[in-house]
Amino acid sequence: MSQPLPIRTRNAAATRAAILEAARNRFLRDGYDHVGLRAIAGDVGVDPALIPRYFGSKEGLFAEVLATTSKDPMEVIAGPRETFGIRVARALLDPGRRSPERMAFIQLATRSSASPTASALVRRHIERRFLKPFTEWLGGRRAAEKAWLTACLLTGVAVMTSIERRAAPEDTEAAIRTLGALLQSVVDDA
Amino acid sequence: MSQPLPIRTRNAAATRAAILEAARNRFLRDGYDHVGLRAIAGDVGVDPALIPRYFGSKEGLFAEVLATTSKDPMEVIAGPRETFGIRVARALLDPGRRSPERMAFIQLATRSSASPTASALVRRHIERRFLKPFTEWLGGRRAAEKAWLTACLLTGVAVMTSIERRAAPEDTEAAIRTLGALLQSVVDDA
DNA sequence: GTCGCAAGTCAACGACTGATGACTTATTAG
DNA sequence: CTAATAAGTCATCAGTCGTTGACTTGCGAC
Repeated sequence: MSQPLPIRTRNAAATRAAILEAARNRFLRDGYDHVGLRAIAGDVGVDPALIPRYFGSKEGLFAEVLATTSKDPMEVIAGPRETFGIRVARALLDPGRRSPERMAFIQLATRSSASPTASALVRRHIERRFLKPFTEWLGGRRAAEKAWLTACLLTGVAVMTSIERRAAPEDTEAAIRTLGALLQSVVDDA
Repeated sequence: MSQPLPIRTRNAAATRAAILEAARNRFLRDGYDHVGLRAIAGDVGVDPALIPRYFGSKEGLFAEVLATTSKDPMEVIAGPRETFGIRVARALLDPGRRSPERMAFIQLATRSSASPTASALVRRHIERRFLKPFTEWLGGRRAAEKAWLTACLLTGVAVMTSIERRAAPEDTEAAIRTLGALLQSVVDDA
């Protein structure tokens, strides 16, 4: 799951950061409910009891993961409005360009939305870090509606790609273009 | 959760059906992981041990729920192709018309997609009962791609409406029209 | 060098889950 | 009326989970 677990010199800040990172990877892949504190601690090579200590609770850990995974959605969105669709579609589907960071909060959100404790955090997060800034970026009337529809598309793609084995139906590049066109049509008109 | 729990005369087929129905409601609302056999049994007024007996396991119960919730997606889809978008959008978002049965498998799928054991069943189900017949109904080339995009939209809407409190951003009727137009554009062209 | 405090470990608790096998009860056939 | 069989109950197991408090270990200041 990680490097040969180098000998850790005692350093609270560093281990805290390592736990946060390991938790992010686990939560991204398996969702809130199916990640145990023991698994995260195992990845870091540390005792599970440290996690409630450092983050208050599992929920607190998830909240911090969510917060630190969240600064980027607008980095992908912001840019020339004419290429919005293709940019976002590529960030979502392109296996080469799909880095763990960008648009990752979408995966995080969809994978954990079923959990009652996590979904409250996820809802607040989507509202504040995606719907609101994206609505402002869009501007004009019906901007909120467009933002909501876009969120539906993004989460839907995230769910489908996580349910199915493959990322896109057959030809990834074609799927990117089609999804991009659809996203663009949402933003452009109605 | 149910009627005043009428005195049950011993009848294996009837209790089996009652368990299946109660399980469907629970799974729809809370997803696979967050439904306990004890809760389902409690709804029916029956001992939890009956469930592994009648359905083999919790997974077996979920599989049967999935199978018996699945006959209907094409009932909504099938119809004049020109009104496809608005029909499906209304089935998804209209609080009045949204009966528990139609399009319910989408809710079931999205709510349980995070669970490793459930997601395998969900994947098979979506493929066989939605993507395949819908692709055939669409016809023409790129039909599979259109079907996939439609599935993304539907699951996305399901996730967003389950994450957020309200069903649609503000004006439900307007959201139905917008979503309907978007769905229609997917089906019509590219 | 040693003392103090922070960093990390350990064992364990209480709650919950799905599942099992032995038990009891009701229904129905003879 | 009674016996046989199906229907349902009960206590309980083994496992996992997040969390806790007491313990030990190591680093840095004096």
